Amino acid sequence: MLQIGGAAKAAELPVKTVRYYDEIGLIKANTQSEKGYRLYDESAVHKLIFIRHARAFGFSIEVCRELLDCYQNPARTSQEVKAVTARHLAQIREKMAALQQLHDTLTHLADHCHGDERPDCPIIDYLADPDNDPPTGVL
Amino acid sequence: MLQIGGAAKAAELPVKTVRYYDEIGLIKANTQSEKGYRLYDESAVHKLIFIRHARAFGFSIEVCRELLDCYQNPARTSQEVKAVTARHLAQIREKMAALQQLHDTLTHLADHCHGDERPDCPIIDYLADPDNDPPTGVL
DNA sequence: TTAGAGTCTCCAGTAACTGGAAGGTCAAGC
DNA sequence: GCTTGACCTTCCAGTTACTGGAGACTCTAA
Repeated sequence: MLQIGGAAKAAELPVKTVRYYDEIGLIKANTQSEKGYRLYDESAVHKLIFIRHARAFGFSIEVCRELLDCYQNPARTSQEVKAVTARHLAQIREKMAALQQLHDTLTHLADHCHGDERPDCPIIDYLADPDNDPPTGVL
Repeated sequence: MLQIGGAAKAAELPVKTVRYYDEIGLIKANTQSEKGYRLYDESAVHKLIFIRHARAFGFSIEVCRELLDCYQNPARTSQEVKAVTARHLAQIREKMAALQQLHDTLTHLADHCHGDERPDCPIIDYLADPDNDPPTGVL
């Protein structure tokens, strides 16, 4: 059994994060030592790693809960996992498209900005013009 | 002079947001009516629109402050604006690259997932494998 | 006079942590 | 036996940019 520091190290996560995951019930410590220390066994460490990976892919904590369920439940179907992933992929694609829009518009504007001592600037002009309607959906 | 509702409507922003911008000192109301109502003139409305546009491009509030300075200061140089924009563009490109990585890896995994009743799933397997190191930098 | 719409301030919540304070625990070294 | 340092604990606050709601005031129109 590892204390939180050992588990965090093994999972390559900050101690604070591991404690946070325990707090929100995502990955509970197996037991408490008699002095109230959190203790983690190997399978808990594996779960921590699993979550670190899932988070790195941008899955939200709530979705991570679902994925963890799938991971732990031997009766899970690959269908569910694929569906979750597909939804996430769709969001990623949306975000990428929005960023691309932003990028293109902004690049276009920046290309036409002299970038010198003079004050006139197409970027500012664009932002100031009430008639413009910049690309949406960045968040 | 418009009350906050009128200004918000003219700038196409929620009233709450306009009040928030006043609170944080981004765009102060011109005056208060004797009853304590915020009052906005046309130039304040223009600033609100300016900020709405800048925010739509993903500029943070703090960067918006700088851009607003540039907008209001006739002695500004286009250099500064271009620099701010270039930094932002770099961040956008970074994020796009990270998302692309994510997308590709996840797509690859999803393609190899049967998505049927069986439990085995390369996505779960990937997430569970401690040796994997998923793409970084989503946030 | 009363209903409705608009405004005010203040407080809490969002997502997923992160930082810090104040304090308990443990092993090693003197 | 005592201290030092590295652990661990809980609790509270801050991050970003709002958003929602409560409770109270103001104004206009019927």
